[in-house]
Amino acid sequence: MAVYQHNTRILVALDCIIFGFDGESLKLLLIKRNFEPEYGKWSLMGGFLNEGEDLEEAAGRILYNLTGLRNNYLEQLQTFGTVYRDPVERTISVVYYSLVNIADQDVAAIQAHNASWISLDSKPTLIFDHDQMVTVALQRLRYKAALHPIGFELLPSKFTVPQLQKLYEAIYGTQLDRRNFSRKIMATDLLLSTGEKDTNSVTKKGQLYTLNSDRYRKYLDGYYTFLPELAELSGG
Amino acid sequence: MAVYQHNTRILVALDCIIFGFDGESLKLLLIKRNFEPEYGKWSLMGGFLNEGEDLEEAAGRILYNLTGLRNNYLEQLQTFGTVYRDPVERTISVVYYSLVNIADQDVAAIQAHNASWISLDSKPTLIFDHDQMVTVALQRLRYKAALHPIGFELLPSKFTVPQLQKLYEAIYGTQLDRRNFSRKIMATDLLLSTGEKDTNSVTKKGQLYTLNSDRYRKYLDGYYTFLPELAELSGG
DNA sequence: ACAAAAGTGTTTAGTGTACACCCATGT
DNA sequence: ACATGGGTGTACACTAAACACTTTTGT
Repeated sequence: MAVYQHNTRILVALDCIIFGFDGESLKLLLIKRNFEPEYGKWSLMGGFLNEGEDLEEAAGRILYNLTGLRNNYLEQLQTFGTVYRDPVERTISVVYYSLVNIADQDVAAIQAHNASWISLDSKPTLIFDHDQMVTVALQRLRYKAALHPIGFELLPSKFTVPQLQKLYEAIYGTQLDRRNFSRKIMATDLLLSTGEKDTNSVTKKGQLYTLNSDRYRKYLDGYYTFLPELAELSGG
Repeated sequence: MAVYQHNTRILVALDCIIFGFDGESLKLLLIKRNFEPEYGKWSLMGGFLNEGEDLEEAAGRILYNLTGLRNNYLEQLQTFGTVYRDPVERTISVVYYSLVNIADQDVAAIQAHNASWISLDSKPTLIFDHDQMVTVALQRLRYKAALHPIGFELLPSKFTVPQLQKLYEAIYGTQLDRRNFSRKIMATDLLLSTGEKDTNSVTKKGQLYTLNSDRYRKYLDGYYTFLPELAELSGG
C-alpha cells in the first residue's frame, strides 16, 4: 500500500450521452436539473463511480436508473479531465454513449428524473463541458455508423428500409438516394423479411424487416462502408 | 462543496502506449520495472494524475519524461477501470497512445528509465491489464491509419515512398503492391519532393520526400481510404 | 383517377487491383 | 552484365452514383 501513498485521489464521474430516434430526427435524453449544482439548467445524465464498481458497470447503472433499460449498446467515448471543468471540485468524467430504442423506455423513470428527449437541432446549452461531450459523441456516432451497422440499435425490432434510411439521414444531416440506399442495405443480408407491412405509413406500406443477429455480429467486428461519402462528414 | 461529499475519491493513473518504427517492424517503448509493484516485469510507461493538472497535460509530461519528446502525436485511447486491475489499490487508468519518430528520442532519458524498444512480434507479457491496452491501441492505430495519414508521425522528416509502405505493412501485418501503393499516396499530394535521394539503400536510392503540412492537416480532419482493404483487419 | 411513398432496373463514371515494363544503382 | 529495388503505365473488374420506371395504397 505504501507505494501509492503520496498520490492524490480524485473524484471520478460518469456521464451518459443517450441517443434516440423518433422516426424523424436524432434525439438526446437530457435532464433539466432539479438539484445542485447548476439547478435549473440542462445536462447529461451522470453520476459518480462507486468503490467496488467497474467503470462499465457504473455507466450501465446510470443508464438503467434513468431509462429502465439494460443491455443497450453502450460504448466508452472518452474521458474529460481539464482541471476546472467542474467548478465544485476537481472531477474527471468518463463519458459513455448509448443507443436506445425510444419505444422501450421506462417513461415513469424518465419523468422521475425530470428528463426529456430533445432533438439535436434544438439542443439547449448544457452545463460544464457537456456540449463538447455531445459534439465528440456525434462525431463518433457518425464515424462508427459509417463502418458498422450500429444504426439498427436505434430502431424498433421491426422496421422498414425507408425508416432505416431516415435514421441515416438524421445522423449525417444529408439526403440519400432511396434506390442506392436500399440496394446497399439489401446486399448486406442483414435484414430478414417478416412478411408483415408497416401499418403507420399513410400511403404505400413498406415491408417490415428484423435484424439478422448472426450477420449483425459479423459486421460489428469487420468493416463495411455503409456510407462511402465519408469525405463530407469531417466537421461534425 | 457539500454536494459531492459522500463520493469516493479514486487514484487516477495514466499509461502511455508509445509506438515507433525502425524501418522494419512496429515497436513499443516498454519499461523493465526496477521499482514496485511488479519489480522486474515489463510494463507500459505510466504515472499518476496530479492535482491542478489536465489529463492531456499529464500524458504529455509522462511521455516527455521518458523520451525527451514534446508535441508528438498523442491521443487518448480509452480509460480502463475494472475494480481489481491494480492489485495494490483501486486505480483507474486513462490510456493515451503516442506515435514517435525513433530517431528523435533522448537515449539517455530512455536508459535512465530502464526502457527499450520492443518489436510487437516479440512483446513480452506485461503487468496488470497492459496487454489488453496494447491490443486496443493497435486496433485503434489500424483503424485510424486506414482513414487518416497519421502513419507519417512514425517516420523521420525525410523518407522514401517504399519506407512509408514498409510502415503500413508493419502496421497491418500484410503485403501491399508497390505500384498501387505509390500511386495512391502520390494522388494525395501529401508528399513534397526534396530532390535528395536516400543514402542508406543498397541498390537504387529512393527519392526523399517531406510531408506537405497544410495538406496533412486537411487529411487529418477529413477521411481518405489509405487502405481500402478494411474488411480484412477486424481481428486486431 | 390521382397523389404519395415503396420497390426494381439500367447506364455511366470512377476507383481498386493485377499485371507488364522501364530505370537507377552497386557489384 | 546483372541483380536488386525504385518508378510509371495499362487493362479489367467492381462499386458508387445518377436517373427512369413500375407497384401499392388511401382519398
